[in-house]
Amino acid sequence: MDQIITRFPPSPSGYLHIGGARTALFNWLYARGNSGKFIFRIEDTDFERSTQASVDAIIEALEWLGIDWDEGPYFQSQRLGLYQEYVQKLIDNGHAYYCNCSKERLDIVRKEATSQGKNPKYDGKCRNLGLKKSDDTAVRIAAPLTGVTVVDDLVKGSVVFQNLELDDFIIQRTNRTPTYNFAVVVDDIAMNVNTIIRGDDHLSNTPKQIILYRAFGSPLPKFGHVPMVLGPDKTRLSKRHGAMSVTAYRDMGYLADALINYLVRLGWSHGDQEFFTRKDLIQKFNLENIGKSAGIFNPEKLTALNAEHIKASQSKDIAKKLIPFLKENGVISNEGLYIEKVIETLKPRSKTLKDMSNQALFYYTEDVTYDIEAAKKFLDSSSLTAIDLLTQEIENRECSSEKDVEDAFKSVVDKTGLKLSKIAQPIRVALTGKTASPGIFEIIDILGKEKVICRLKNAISFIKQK
RNA sequence: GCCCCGUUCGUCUAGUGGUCCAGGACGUCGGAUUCUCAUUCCGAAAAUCAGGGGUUCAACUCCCCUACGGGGUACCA
Repeated sequence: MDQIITRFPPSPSGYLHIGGARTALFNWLYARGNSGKFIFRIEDTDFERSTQASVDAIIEALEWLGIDWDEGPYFQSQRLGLYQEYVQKLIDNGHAYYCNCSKERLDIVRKEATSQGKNPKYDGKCRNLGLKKSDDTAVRIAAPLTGVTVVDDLVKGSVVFQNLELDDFIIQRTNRTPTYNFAVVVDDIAMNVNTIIRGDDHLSNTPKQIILYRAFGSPLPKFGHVPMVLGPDKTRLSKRHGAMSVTAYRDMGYLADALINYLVRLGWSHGDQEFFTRKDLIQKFNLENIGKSAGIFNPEKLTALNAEHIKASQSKDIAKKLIPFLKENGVISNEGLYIEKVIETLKPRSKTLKDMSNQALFYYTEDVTYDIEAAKKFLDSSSLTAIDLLTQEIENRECSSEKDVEDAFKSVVDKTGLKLSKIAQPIRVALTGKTASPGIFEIIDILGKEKVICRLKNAISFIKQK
C-alpha cells in the first residue's frame, strides 16, 4: 500500500474537547506508527459558527498534547475556488445539477413525505429540468436511485445502505459555499488522504461521501468509524458534563501523556496493558483492536493514570511543568531549594500537578501557618521537650544528609525514651503546619539546617505562648 | 417514523466455538509495610456475558427477533 495519509479536520466552533482529541490521536498515532503523514485541516465552511478564537484554541490544545502535523492547517474557507472547480466537474459529467427549490417548498415536500410515512427526502424535482446557474440555485448531487452502497469499515465491518434511503443532497449552497460532505470529499481527494478515522456519528454520512468519490471517479479511502465518548449519563459529551476541553485538563494539572494514555485506552486495548508511554502507543496502536461500543468518560481513572505518569516521570521534566502552578500558588521564586528534590518527595503522593504544587507550598513559605486542629493536637507542652531536644541535635550537626537527620532523631528517641512516631508528628506540624507530609527526614534534609531550626524555634515559642 | 451502529463486573476493557462456574484496570472494602499522608504489596466483594429463540456434540463468541442506548435523516460539521 502507498504511504498512509490521515487527517484531523475539526470545525472551529468551540474548544477542542476530549472526544475530538481522541479522534485526532487515533489518526496521529496511526500515521506516526506507520511512517505515514498526518494532515491538519480546519473545516470552517460554516461562517456563522466558525471563529478564529476556536482555531487558536484547537491549535493550542493540539500542541499541548504533542500532536504535530505534517501538513496544514488548511482552511476550507480559503479553498472555495477548488470546490467550485470540483462542482463544475460534476455538473459537466452529469453527476450534479442546479436546483432552485425554495426552502419553503423543501419543507412542504418533507412534511408531506413524513405524513405519508415516507422518508423526508428531496423529491428530485429539478433533477431533469436542466436549470442554469443563477442567483437562487444550489447544486445537488444526482445520487443513484437504486441499488446499494456499502461501507467496508475498518472497525464496524461491512455496512450496507440502500440507495433508496439517500437523496440528492446539496453539495453547494446558494451562496456558493460547499456543504460538509462535499468539501470533505474534495479535500480528501485533493490531499490524497487514504485513511479516514473518525467518530461513528459519521458512519451514516459515509455512503453519501462514497457516492461523491464515485461521481469523481476517485478511489475510495479506507474508513474506520470509532465509537464515541459519552458522558456519565451515557449521552453525547457536551458542556453540561463539566470540564471537557483538553486545555482544562492541562490547567487542572494533568500530564499530556496521561490524558493521551487514558483517551486511547478508552476504546482501544492491547491485552491487559493499562499504562502506555507515548512511544508505546505509537508502536502498539492499531486499528484491529479498536472496540465497537461507545465508552463513558471516567475522570477517576484518568486521575489514577495521571498519578502513575507523574510517578514514572523524571523530576526534571515535572519541574518545568510544575513551576507555573507554583507561581499561581504565590510562590514567587523557587530558588534556594532544589526543586527536583522537592518533587521527588511529592511524586508518590500527587494526583495532579496542581495537587503537587499545593503540597509543595510548605517548602517555600516564609512563615508556617499551623492547621488549627494539627496545632491543637500536637503543638502542646507535652511535645516541648522533644522539639527542644531535636533543635539542639540539629544545631550540633552538619545535617547534610538524610542519614545525619535520622541520627539526630535517634538521639532524641534515646534521650526521651519516646517512640519515633510520638516525636515525628509534632515536628511535622512544626515544619509543615500539617499532619500529613512527605517523610520527616527528607523534609529536613531539603529545607536545610537553618530553616529547620528557625521553624522549630517558632514552634517552641508558639507552644510557650499558649 | 425510517435507516445505521452498539449492548461482558458501577466504569474502561480481555475474550475471535471448547483452556471462561469469564481475566486485568479504576473505584469500593479488608489487611500488611510505615514517622503522618501517600506509595508499595497482598486479599475480598462485584458480570445468570441485555432478554428470548435458533445453529452446533459444544456459544460470551455464529444467525434471527425483542428491549434499551447512541447516531443519521439540514442550503450544520
